[in-house]
Amino acid sequence: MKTRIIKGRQRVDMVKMKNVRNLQVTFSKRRASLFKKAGELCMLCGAEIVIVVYSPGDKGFFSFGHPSVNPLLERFLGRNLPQPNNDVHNQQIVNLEGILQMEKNRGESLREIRKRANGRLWQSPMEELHLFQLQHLKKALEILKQKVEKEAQMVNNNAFPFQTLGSAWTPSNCVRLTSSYGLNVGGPLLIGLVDLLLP
Amino acid sequence: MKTRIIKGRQRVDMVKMKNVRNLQVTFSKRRASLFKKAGELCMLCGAEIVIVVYSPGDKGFFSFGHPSVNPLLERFLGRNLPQPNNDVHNQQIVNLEGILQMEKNRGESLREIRKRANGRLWQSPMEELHLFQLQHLKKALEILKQKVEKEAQMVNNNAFPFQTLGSAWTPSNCVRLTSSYGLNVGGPLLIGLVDLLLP
DNA sequence: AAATCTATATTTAGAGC
DNA sequence: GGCTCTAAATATAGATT
Repeated sequence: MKTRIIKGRQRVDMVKMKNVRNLQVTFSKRRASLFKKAGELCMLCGAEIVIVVYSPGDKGFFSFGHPSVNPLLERFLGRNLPQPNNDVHNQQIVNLEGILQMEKNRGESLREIRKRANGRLWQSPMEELHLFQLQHLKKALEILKQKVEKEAQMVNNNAFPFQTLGSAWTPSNCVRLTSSYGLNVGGPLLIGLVDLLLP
Repeated sequence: MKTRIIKGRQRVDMVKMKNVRNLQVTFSKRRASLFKKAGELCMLCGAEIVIVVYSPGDKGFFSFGHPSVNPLLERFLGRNLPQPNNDVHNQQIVNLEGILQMEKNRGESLREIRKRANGRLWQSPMEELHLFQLQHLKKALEILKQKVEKEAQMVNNNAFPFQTLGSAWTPSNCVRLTSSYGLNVGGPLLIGLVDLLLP
C-alpha cells in the first residue's frame, strides 16, 4: 500500500516549516524575490531603491541598490560620507560574458524599439510611458556596465572585491568567483529588464 | 450590441501601462508589496532589513526598517553616526488604538501558544522553529511598542514628527495625521505577523 | 484619490534528485 | 547546497464605483 507522492505546494502555513534547512532555503528564495521585486519597481516606475538585508544571526548580509548603494544612503542620511569600500557588498553571482552578451543583445533591441517609436513619438500616453521606462532601462544598463567594468578591473588588479560576499547561507558561492562577478544591482534588475523587453 | 465587460487582469505586459496615473498606482501598490515581503522575511527568518525607496523624480521617499533604520545603516556603513532626525521617515499610517488593541490581543495569543508549547518544549524541529519565529515576533512587537510610544510622546509634546511623510504619490495621507501615527516598520510587519498568528 | 473586485501572472514550500 | 518541478497561495493591472 503506497502513499501517494504529492508534488508542489500544498496547503501550507508559512510558519510551519519543517526544519532549519527549509528555513535557510526560504531565506534565500525570498531574499532573491525581494531583490527582484525591487528591481522591477526601479525599472517600471523609475524609483531608486536601497536594500540591506542582514541574515539571521547576523552571519552575513546582502545589499541591493539602484543606481548604487552609497550615494542613495548618503542622500538618505543627509550628509556627505567619505567612500568606504562598501560598493562591493555583493550578493548576486552573474557570468560576465553572459552579462555583456545580454547587454549587447538588449542594446540592439532597444535601438530598434526606439527607431520604431520615433516615427510617432509621444503620440499616446502609452508610448510616452514606454519610452519613459526605456530611458530607465538604458540608464540602468549604463550603470550596470560601469559596475561590471569596475569589478573586472579590480579583479585584474588582483584586488579581491568579495570580502563580504560570503553569507551563512551561501558559502559555496565562493568557489564560482574565479570566472564570475558579484553584482550589487545588475543581476536581478538586468534579468527583469531583459525579461520585459525580450520575452 | 454590448461589448463584454472584462474584469480583472488580462494578458498584460508590465511595460504597457496606459497612463501616468496607472504608473503612480503601480508604484504605490508595488512599494507596499515590497515592504510587506520584507516584513515577512524579517519575521519568518529573523532577518534584519532596511529599505529606502525614492519615488520617481525624487519627489519623496519611503523607508522600511526592522528593527530600525539608522542602527542598521550604521552597521552597514561600519561607523558611528550622530543621530539625525531620520527616525521619522515614515510611510505607513496606522491607527494607534488599533495597534495597541492588536498588540494586546496578540500578546495574549502569544502567551497561550507559549504555555501550550512549554509542555513539550523543543521536542521537534518544527516546534523549535515555531518558537524561534515566535521569539522574533515578540521582539518585533516590543520594538513596535517602543516606536508607538515614542511617536505618541512626540505628538503630545507638539513636535510634529512627520516632516518626511508626504510623498508625491500620497499627499492626502496627511489629513489623517490627527488621530494616526506613522510607523516605519510597524504597519506591514505587524499586519503580517498578526496574519500569521491569528488567521 | 482610494477601495474593491477579479482574471491572470507570479511566487513559493516542499519533494525529488 | 543547488536545481527542477508543481500545486497552492499571493500579487497585481485594470476596471468599476
